[in-house]
Amino acid sequence: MPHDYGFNIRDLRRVIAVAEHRSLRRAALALEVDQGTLTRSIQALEHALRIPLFERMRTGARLTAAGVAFTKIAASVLEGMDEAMLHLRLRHNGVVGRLRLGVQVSFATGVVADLLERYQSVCPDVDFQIIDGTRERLLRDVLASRLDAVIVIAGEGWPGRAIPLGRKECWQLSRGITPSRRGWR
Amino acid sequence: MPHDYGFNIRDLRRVIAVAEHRSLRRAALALEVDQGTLTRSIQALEHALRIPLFERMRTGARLTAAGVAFTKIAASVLEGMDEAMLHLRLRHNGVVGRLRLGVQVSFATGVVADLLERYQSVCPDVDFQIIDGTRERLLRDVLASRLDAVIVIAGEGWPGRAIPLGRKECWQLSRGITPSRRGWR
DNA sequence: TAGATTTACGTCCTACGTAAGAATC
DNA sequence: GATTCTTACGTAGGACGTAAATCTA
Repeated sequence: MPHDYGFNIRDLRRVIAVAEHRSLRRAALALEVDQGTLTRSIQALEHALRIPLFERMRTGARLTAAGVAFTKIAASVLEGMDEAMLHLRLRHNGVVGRLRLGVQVSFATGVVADLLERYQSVCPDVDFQIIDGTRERLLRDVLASRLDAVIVIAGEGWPGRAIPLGRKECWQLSRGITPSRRGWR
Repeated sequence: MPHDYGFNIRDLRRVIAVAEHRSLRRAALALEVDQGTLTRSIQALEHALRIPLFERMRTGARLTAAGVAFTKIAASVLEGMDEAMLHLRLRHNGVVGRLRLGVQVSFATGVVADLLERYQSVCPDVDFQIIDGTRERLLRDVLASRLDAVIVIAGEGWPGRAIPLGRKECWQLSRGITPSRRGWR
């Protein structure tokens, strides 16, 4: 269990920026930090690693062999992290996954249709399948887990898991009922 | 190209420690930091992510669903980083890889033998193959890249790439001529 | 001199430990 | 009251920007 490496995510991005721009000055410009700050960051990193990463030249800075290796490491770490973080956030917000939604035919126009369209545009990463049908058919399908949720005219039964479709509750639908939440698959 | 996430490597290790110990207190003990420090770290991270990672209980702390996901991310990032960093350092020190070394038979004992044995014990991660043979045979093989280096009696030719075998140069052999350096494969 | 990196220095912000506070059984 | 997490507070060290210094064609 190795301890801390003495550098942080920011340093990784800075190394990559310098490598890409082949210049501390241009990288500093791109990163919107002072050139001296960047110099110190890179120096501190090289010192922490005890490995020189860049060869300083009159025309700029070029990666050493070790620098190339480290840059690859940094890039792969950052790439994995970026993707994972994005996915984490999306999942937490419930905007990725699959949502099979049954809609009673009589709702296929008007407010509900607008809402569904809006949801799709807000959450493009949700595989959003709308199935229309009769009330009974939809209720049967959602019971059998062939649908994740349905929008139907209210009736008897389903006291706890049904939500009345007022304006406020519509919003709750699009934020609370998501493919990744407990009870919905 | 996302910006900084507002946390660093240390934070990842701390989250994992808390998750493993299921307690801020025990994790702080294991990490040898103050409990308050750990609290602040985790809080800051949760705030940066805008996602709660732990559910605080009287008996300790337990991962939330999002916390489980994040912990997996953190573990995989750290694991990849640890391995890569180890490999980077080994490579930079020239102690991993393959070194095919030809040794003239008349050197197969004495100082050279001791040196080779020492090198092997210092760099156990080098796949170190010693091939003995006549001077001409070895020179032919190293020319044809079947060997990475040879130790032979000096003669004509090879002015730039040959190193006299004084005591100092012997050390240069074990530190400078490595499988990963330019010109040697 | 032009174009590049490095260093000096003062400031500010962050992270830390100590220690006290709150919540829950 | 014991155990656990949280918050206040003062300090020390790190990171930053400005600006001057250095180096090389």
